Amino acid sequence: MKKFVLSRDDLNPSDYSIEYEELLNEAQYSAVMHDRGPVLLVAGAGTGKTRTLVYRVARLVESGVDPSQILLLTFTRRSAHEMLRRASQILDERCQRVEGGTFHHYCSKLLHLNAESIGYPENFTIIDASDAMDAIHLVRSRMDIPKEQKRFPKKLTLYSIISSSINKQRSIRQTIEDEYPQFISHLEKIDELNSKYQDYKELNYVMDFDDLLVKTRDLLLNNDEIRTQVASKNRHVLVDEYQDTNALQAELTRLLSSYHKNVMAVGDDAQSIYSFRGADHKNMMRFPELFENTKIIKLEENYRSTQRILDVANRVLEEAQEKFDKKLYTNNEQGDLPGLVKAANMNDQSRFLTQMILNLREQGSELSDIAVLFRNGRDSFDLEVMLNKKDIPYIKYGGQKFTEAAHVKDVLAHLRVLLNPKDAISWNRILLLIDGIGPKTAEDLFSWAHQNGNPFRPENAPNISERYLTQLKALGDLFSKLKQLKGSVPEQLQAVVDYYSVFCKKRFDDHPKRMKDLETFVDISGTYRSLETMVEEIALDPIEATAIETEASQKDESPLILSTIHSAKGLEWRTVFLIQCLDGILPSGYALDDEDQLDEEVRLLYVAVTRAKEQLFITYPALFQSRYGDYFSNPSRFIDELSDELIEPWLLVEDNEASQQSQIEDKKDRLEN
DNA sequence: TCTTACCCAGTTTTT
DNA sequence: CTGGGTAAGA
Repeated sequence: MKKFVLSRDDLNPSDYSIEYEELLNEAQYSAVMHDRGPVLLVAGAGTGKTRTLVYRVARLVESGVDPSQILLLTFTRRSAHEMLRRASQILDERCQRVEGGTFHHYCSKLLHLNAESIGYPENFTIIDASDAMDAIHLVRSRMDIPKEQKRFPKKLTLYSIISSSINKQRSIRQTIEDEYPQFISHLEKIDELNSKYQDYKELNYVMDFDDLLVKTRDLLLNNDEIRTQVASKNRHVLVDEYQDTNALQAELTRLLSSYHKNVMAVGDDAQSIYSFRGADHKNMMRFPELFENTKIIKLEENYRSTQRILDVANRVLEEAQEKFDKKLYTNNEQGDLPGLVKAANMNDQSRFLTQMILNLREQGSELSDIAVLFRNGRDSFDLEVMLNKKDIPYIKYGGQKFTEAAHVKDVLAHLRVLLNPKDAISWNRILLLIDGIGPKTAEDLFSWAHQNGNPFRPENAPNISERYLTQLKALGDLFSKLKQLKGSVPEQLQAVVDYYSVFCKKRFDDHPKRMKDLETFVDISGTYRSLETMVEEIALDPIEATAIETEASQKDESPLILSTIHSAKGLEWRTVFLIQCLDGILPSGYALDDEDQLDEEVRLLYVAVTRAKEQLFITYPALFQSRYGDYFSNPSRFIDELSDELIEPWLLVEDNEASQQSQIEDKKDRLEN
């Protein structure tokens, strides 16, 4: 028996209601009981990192720390909620009062509270990446960019350059030199555009995602009083998924914990998969440099997976050029050999999946114990069609979001100008819908609205052409109605949807589906406390596209999970299928000529594999079907060399009778449609 | 001068 | 399926 000397806390260990020592292993226990000062918790996949955080929250609350003085920063809002829910379960409801969310959420909250100090009004609007790109587009069109021989970067590229320079804390020049050398000749213009873009946002009281971090950093850095006030409130700061934080977030972590210096960063450098967002897994190893007297605790025993799954995971990690000094081990059972399934084509792959899933369900598995993972959002389209056909309920994480679809953004824009009349991006969007109004007229109308009184009566503007006068009146009427309906989000939303339906029909061929989406949106909008919270939460935490459909159909069975690997971070399922494991997809074709990026793709595969508890299947089609034609494809270079002892090859064979049957069904389906 | 219709190209991952 | 570019039409 090892002895562990506890430093005295507010509460004597023997007085705790939870038996931490029995419920945790030694390393977990020491993390949970850690008293003061910075800690770096290096936790491999499935080693109980979440469990440790949950118990630490409970332990802190139980020992008398005011829950509102604990800050739990996580990668998604979902995971913060889940952790606090679990902490509440093992202790009590007090844990729900812990301050939790993403860096962006927390920063947003601080900025709203201290808006005055940064020269913003309290009602500033948060714009998402696509709004930001619209703004950049607008700014660019106002500059005169000479039509040189060389192409000027597109708005997407410009946004990436600007965002990357911020998240990696480098100059625009450095960013272009490192990542976009082809645009170095445009450096001056890009610099100018960037500063105009920054001005534009301040002028219109909007902030993009990066501003939330930058402006909070600046607020805390430049304002001693506020920093002391904020940091002294954060008695304990816990940061999850630290391997995916960037330089800016590391600095924020330091500032936020600068008073009490009780900070615990938790992560696994082998699972760092967000470098495209400026994250640097080396951040983790730099933590002890940034925080003096850091205690390092390692969690090494895996409780999640069978040994055979871990064998594959360990082998995968060897593919990386940069070695990790870790090998996952477990005392769990050996388990079944993972399967490597080669399907003839994508359709067969989907058939295999649906049939396996139905089999598992028959054997008593919950659908929600099964996950299908993939590299890109679109890799599941074929499967989704088949799941729909077979009536298997699923929810998909990652890929296109519901609230990012054009029709939803259109509707939201009408509500956003209500909250922030200076939001030029939304005005632009609204006005461009109207027949006869293009970019120029929209801009003129907006600048009129800014200088003169009431932007909500756009028909009063001068020089209005007959072509769109009545339409502008209708818009004005909509705003009056919205103001009357103040306080009821669903009614306001319904009014916009009614107004918008005519535009929807004109703009989209698939308007019936889109209108149905919008009606569902109206239905669920009652869950938001106010228009302000709805608009803000949707920007920071967009609704998943399938969440709305699942809500609509109200299936009583908990759904199957489809997810991009990125969105599957931190989660686990009994059975995991990784589909489309092809060279050019995983690793992505974009990563092939860069060693660092290839390493990240290895880590991505590693994350996917380590999500599985009991069963793992990696599948790929031999024939890749694209719009330009079909061609034979190779399995991912990372799995191609795995030996049969590690992963068992599966062969799909047709049951002739059954295949005839399914052909008949296919025919029936076609006749019915 | 401004709008719109049409065509073509390219499509990672997310707060 | 969407963005961007072009050319014709108002």
